[in-house]
Amino acid sequence: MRIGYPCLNTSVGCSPARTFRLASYSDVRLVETVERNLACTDAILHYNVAHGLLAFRLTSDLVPFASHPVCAYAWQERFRPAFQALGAFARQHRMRVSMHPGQYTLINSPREEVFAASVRDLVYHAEVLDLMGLDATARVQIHVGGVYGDRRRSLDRFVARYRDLPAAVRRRLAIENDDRQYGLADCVRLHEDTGTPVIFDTLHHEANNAGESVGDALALAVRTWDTVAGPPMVDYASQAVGERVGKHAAHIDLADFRRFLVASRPHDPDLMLEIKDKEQSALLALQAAGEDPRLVRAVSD
DNA sequence: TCTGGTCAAGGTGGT
DNA sequence: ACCACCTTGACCAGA
Repeated sequence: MRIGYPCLNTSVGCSPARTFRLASYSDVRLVETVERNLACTDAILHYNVAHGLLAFRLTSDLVPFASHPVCAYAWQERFRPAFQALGAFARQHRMRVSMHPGQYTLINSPREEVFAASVRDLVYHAEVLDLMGLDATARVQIHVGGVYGDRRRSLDRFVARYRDLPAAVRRRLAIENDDRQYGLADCVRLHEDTGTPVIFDTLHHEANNAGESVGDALALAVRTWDTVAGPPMVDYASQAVGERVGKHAAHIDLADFRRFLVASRPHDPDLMLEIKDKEQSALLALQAAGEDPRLVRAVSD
């Protein structure tokens, strides 16, 4: 078990997700921004190792507009050494690295142009992890997508589209249950048709489930992972008290987290804490996990 | 230097 | 047909 958090860190004093407006795109602006983003990512990875946080989701904004037609710059070549160094550091410290394209990346859209843009975006995400020299345990997670008025056909379209994805993307894809349309059971069914592993999101499952307990749901998701894809991944979040169902809590609810740790036995997933205050809650979670024998320990230099 | 309106992108659901 | 919302940090024009 590793514990980590997504994308941003509130302590290091920099953002790895600096961007700019499409209207102000230039190659110079791109290079400046990526340089700063990668330097900040380096600072965050060092922070994580120093604090025993060994799971981290890289922000999709590392290379702004990387998959947009406006970007013709060979950022892969320009930043290859920097990506390689980041990846070497992550490997050295046994970090679990992942990425998560946003809500506009939809491989099951019936619209060809949406699918094409989604493929470009997925290729970008896979390229980042490839440049870092990470194996197939570094995953790119997406949701199943839209319903388009016909769940059955949209699930079938997901499978057909999956088969059209470049191998470099298929190798890293993972699907996550969402809070409205496609729950864990749908994801597991898609796993059977595609082989892509399923990331279990605890908060989405609370909002959208087929009656499975957390333990049962986790057992189903765990079976979709193998030694190539790596240990199962779980997105853990707690419900914001008194808010709309599905809204993330601003701080970790330690009592709820401890219940999850118990319910998750005997499985041994890597946990991504999707909580507003980022590494602060992840550190509390690590502390709460205490002497749990499942924890992966940091390797010193 | 501060701030609030705005930002690449798609889909859903209410009107 | 149209529009607010999702979810969010960061940009940036204007004060």
